[in-house]
Amino acid sequence: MSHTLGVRQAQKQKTRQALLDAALQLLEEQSLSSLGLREVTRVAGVAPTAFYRHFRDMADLGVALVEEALGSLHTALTALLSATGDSAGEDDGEERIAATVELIAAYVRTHPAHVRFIAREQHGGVQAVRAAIGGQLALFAQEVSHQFAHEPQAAGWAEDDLLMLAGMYVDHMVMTASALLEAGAAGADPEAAERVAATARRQLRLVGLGRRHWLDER
Amino acid sequence: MSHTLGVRQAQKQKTRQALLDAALQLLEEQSLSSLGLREVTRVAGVAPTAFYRHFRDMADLGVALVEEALGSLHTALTALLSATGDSAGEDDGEERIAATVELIAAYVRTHPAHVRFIAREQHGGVQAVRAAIGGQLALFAQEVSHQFAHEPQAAGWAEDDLLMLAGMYVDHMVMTASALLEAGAAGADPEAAERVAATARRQLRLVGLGRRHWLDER
DNA sequence: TGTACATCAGTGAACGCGCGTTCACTGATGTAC
DNA sequence: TGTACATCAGTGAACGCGCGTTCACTGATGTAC
Repeated sequence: MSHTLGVRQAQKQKTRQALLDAALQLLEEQSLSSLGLREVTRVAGVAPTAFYRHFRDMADLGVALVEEALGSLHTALTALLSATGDSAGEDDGEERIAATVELIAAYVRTHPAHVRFIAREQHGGVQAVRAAIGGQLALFAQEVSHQFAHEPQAAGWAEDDLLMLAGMYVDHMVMTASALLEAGAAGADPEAAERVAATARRQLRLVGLGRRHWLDER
Repeated sequence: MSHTLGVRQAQKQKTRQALLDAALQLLEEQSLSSLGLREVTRVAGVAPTAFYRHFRDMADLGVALVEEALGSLHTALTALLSATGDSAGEDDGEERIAATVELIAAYVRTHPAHVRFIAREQHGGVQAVRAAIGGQLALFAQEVSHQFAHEPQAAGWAEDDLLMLAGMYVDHMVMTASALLEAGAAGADPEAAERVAATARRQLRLVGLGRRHWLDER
């Protein structure tokens, strides 16, 4: 039989996850820097003091949330890269762009709280969390630029320029996700999300054009 | 003699400004949703209850801060538009791009707290403030697109596409400002700001290329 | 100009409340033999 | 397998503290005559 976690460890993990889930839920309507320890434990259904068995303080929990959120985003990103990298036919074509935006939209639909958390705390009031998010997004940009390096249209590009381009795509992805979230909120009209998606596609088209002509005058 | 404010009104304005300044100062290290009323009045040097003579609550003060911050940003934006719009010679040229980035950098140097506030609260935990920022940035994008409409290279462009392009420039401006702020922080190395500026210039170059070829296949 | 009254920005005491953190504890789970 | 002891995740009482908000107030400024 394969090794399984002891009962005690499994229970601890479960409580830890309950705390993370409670925090993520509460963060839909406030920022991490105003989130209270008792608030979180109340929603998680444990005593306030149980918090300290898992996290030093709220910033510590915030960093754990970054890992959880950007772990799932990393999965989505890998899917996106392999999907667009493998596609036959022209690159930067309409289909590829449409697939990319649809993948982002699907991610926002399945992980709305994670998207909101990242968008909100990327420039939020807790330094450790900002640093964690910034570091992860920089890693994402590196992965994307490495993917680009293997594509024929990257011939002649400086490494720096590829990283800049990758950074634009990552930034654009986060901004689009955040805009889609807002467009899907309670008050918004039903077509708002589609308008955001249409704009995102046109922006990708524009960047793709710039990419194609980057080396023209060099 | 021209009409001046009464002594009483002038004093009131001064206290109000002291509250706004105190809040902006405290917001360098936290988010609006965790900012306390007593904290602000303490730094402003007035009794806690004086707060209510000026603002209903913190969200109300936040909206006032948006107006103050984006008022100054609007001034900078207008300067940028007239500077780039008037320039003879090629558009989207290196000089124009360099001037744009330098203008943003200068704004960040002179208004760091305002930039931080806008970047932080754009996706922050206070709905009314988010809405105020989003509305103002949308207005900025409209102004930029109207400016574009008067330039020869906009011939043949759909109004929608011009607005999309303007939105990209505005978003890029906010992101660059925020990145410059981080690069200028205490811990960063001295060349970080210049690296951010260099990346911003290359990004503008890329978007400019896309812009030039937008109508190629249409 | 001088006087009598109205306005209202800012005060200071008081309130009830939820906060983060400490501490000694309990009892289920894990381990050694 | 059974027993005796160790570990440690979660508990519940207690603490001191700063919070937002209320209220009646004060005294300088504004206004009417």
